[in-house]
Amino acid sequence: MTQRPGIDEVARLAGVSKSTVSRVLNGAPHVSARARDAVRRAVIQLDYTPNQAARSLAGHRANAIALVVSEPSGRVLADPFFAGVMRGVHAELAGHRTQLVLMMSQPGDVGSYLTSGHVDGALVISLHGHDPLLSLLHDNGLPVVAGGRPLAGGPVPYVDSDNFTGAVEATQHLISLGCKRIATIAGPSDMAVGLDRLSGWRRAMSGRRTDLVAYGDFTPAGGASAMTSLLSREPELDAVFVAADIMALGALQVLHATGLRVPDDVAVVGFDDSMPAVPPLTTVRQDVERFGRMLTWRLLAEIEGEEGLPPSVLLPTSLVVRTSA
Amino acid sequence: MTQRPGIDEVARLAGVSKSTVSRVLNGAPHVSARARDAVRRAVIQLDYTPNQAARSLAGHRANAIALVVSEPSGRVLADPFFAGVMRGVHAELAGHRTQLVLMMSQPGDVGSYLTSGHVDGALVISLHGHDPLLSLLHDNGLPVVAGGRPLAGGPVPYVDSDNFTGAVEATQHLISLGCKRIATIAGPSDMAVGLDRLSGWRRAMSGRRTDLVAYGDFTPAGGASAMTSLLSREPELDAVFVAADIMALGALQVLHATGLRVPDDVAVVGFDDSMPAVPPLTTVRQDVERFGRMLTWRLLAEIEGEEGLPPSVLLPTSLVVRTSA
DNA sequence: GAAACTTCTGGGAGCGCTCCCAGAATCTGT
DNA sequence: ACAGATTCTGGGAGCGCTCCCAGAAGTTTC
Repeated sequence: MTQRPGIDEVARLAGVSKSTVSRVLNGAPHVSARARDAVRRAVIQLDYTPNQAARSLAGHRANAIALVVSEPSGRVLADPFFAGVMRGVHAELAGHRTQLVLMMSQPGDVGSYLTSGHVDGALVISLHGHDPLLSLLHDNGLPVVAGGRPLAGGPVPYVDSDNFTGAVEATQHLISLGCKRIATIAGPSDMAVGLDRLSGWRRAMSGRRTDLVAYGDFTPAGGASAMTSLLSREPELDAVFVAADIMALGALQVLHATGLRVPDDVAVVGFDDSMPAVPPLTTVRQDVERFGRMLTWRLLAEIEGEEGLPPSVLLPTSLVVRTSA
Repeated sequence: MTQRPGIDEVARLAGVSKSTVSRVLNGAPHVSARARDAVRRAVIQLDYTPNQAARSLAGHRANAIALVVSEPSGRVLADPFFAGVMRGVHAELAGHRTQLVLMMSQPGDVGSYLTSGHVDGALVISLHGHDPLLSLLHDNGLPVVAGGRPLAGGPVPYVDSDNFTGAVEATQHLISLGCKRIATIAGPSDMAVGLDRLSGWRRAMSGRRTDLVAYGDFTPAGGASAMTSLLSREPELDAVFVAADIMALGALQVLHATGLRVPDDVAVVGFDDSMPAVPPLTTVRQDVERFGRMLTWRLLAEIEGEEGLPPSVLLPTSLVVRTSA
């Protein structure tokens, strides 16, 4: 690699001091228009790119945030939800000269890395149960925002979809269709997203039979085995609310293999609007890209030390009616 | 954040010099067992984590590699293929104290960032057409490995699946089933992965009718419209080789909506083994996690300056027969 | 036992920036 | 016109490491 120009070369070419170049680069005030232009020209002429390492070292700022996927299995990576969030994060980061560092956390291993100044803040998603990671980070003063409500509660701000309301609407749709025996395939019970969608179903089902619950793990295979279990318990079920499209795919496979038609024999409603299926799923849409953007915006604001930020944000969902119910 | 200990504190506690601590930290030779143990103890006692920025600055090494997704749309992120690759990358990186920085490239904007020392190497995936990014990076001396054969050729090493052979096998399977009118939904013609799978289909179809080709863009919607187009051109087709499961999903929806049964009326073979579908897809499996690991291993080896590395690697594929064909 | 190695160790000069400080230039108000 | 406020500018001390160099300690050889 050819010798890269440093800030002093830019300064020399522009006829100003290093300090002034630094000010221009960082958009600091108190720079004359003349100096600013000269610096900008010099930067372009030399194709100068500031050295991030030096910047971080001198500026006590990492210019990077971490996206922590708090799940050893890496399951989330395969989830379209995650992909959408990531797209949103990226979109929001554009223009912020902040790098995105991706980390998958094996419990207990990323904490010290994160709290030792390598990143300016962290986005933590897919939190299970009472993972102490959030409080660890928060107690160490690292700005953190959780993607999805942390089950443990605590002072960390979070962004989440309105899972409860979405689930209520989905279930009401099944009821309004005249379905009598409505089951649900719920998400993991150690995640708020799983519990909230289940609560929504329960709420909408009040006064009805609510024992037809099976749990999945947000994978197609999990959805399939939950469906199998439900069918064995109640062969006559005529509807199922599946707490994630990705599980619905597995459920649809089982229904199809069993010879049950969707929606004629069994109506199916999913959640996420993330997967094309046969037949096309009636599902609860959430805008995952917006989710990611909101998450990032919130974290950056926190890092900047802005005041009066909302502690948490709940994003709306909407029912999309297609063929499956 | 409480004041973090520096290397000199470790040195003081261990009763040695900064230099020795540095040697221990970097596994350099010429350190007595006694000194090494003392340093290790001190590190643990102080919960010391080296400052990456200072390391990079002084060591002329970034300790990070970039994963560049060369696609403005962000489409790849939604592809399970990408998720698998990322998991592999991560697995291979474990223990290498190297960070993964994720970048989505708008043509022309990441080159200068990458070549200015912020990362030690780059993994570039989802390259379209004759994107000059690869040669730009390579010419600047940055170690690069491409995920998927670059269409433009060139000296950059790549890792790819054996798309051609996989497509041949998939098509031969359809032929052996007795299908007479075999169509294909191909991937984008500006990507090697699209062309190679199409070539495989053509090869296996030699001596038969090869005009039933429609192109998709590796999205379900693309697969759906390609399927629609094929059906309008040849309503009597009895098989289709779809160059990606994610497109097959769209195709299945169209077939289902048209009232055609799979596999009875139309047999379908996919590629990737990445998606559960109704009916379960017969498809060509590629081990994407291995793909990611190989990619990363190759890049790290390149960065270390190892000799005698294979210029490129082709990973095997295998046909998985399920219900759809 | 001295010479000739080899292994180990500490000192200290940067790496390329940011940011504090003090001084120069320019702008107010009366 | 002149003091006082305000905007601009340059100098230089670090940030926390790595790595080079020279010297101390330990080993081998004849």
